[in-house]
Amino acid sequence: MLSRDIIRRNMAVFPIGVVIKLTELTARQIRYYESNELVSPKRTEGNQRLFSLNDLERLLEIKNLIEKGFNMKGIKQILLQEQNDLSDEELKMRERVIRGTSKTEGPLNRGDLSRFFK
DNA sequence: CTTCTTACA
DNA sequence: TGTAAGTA
Repeated sequence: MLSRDIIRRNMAVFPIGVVIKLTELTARQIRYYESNELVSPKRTEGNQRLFSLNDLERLLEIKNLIEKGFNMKGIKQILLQEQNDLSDEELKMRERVIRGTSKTEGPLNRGDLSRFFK
């Protein structure tokens, strides 16, 4: 409701060093997740990463999912689903899975099911 | 000193 | 994932 809050949550101001301490993730992991488009921190003129509060929460979410055994592809799908609020897509996908009726997408390969099973 | 990219174990 | 190397 208050656009000011949205602005604050989205303004990138934390350097990776702060993110490392707040999330308990290593720089390697954070950069790796970024390479897989799980997070998109802004950059300074000197190419330094700057994370927002939303990025922080996103990374914590990713951390939990990793601990639950999900891979990059699975996490990406889960994150996308949270954004689009598509709580219905999963039901359709489940049916498609139990009954190989994937006429539109073709065969599912390893990873596509990673968000249903861990 | 902190961060970045690339590459190798 | 960890880490070494060479920068910015």
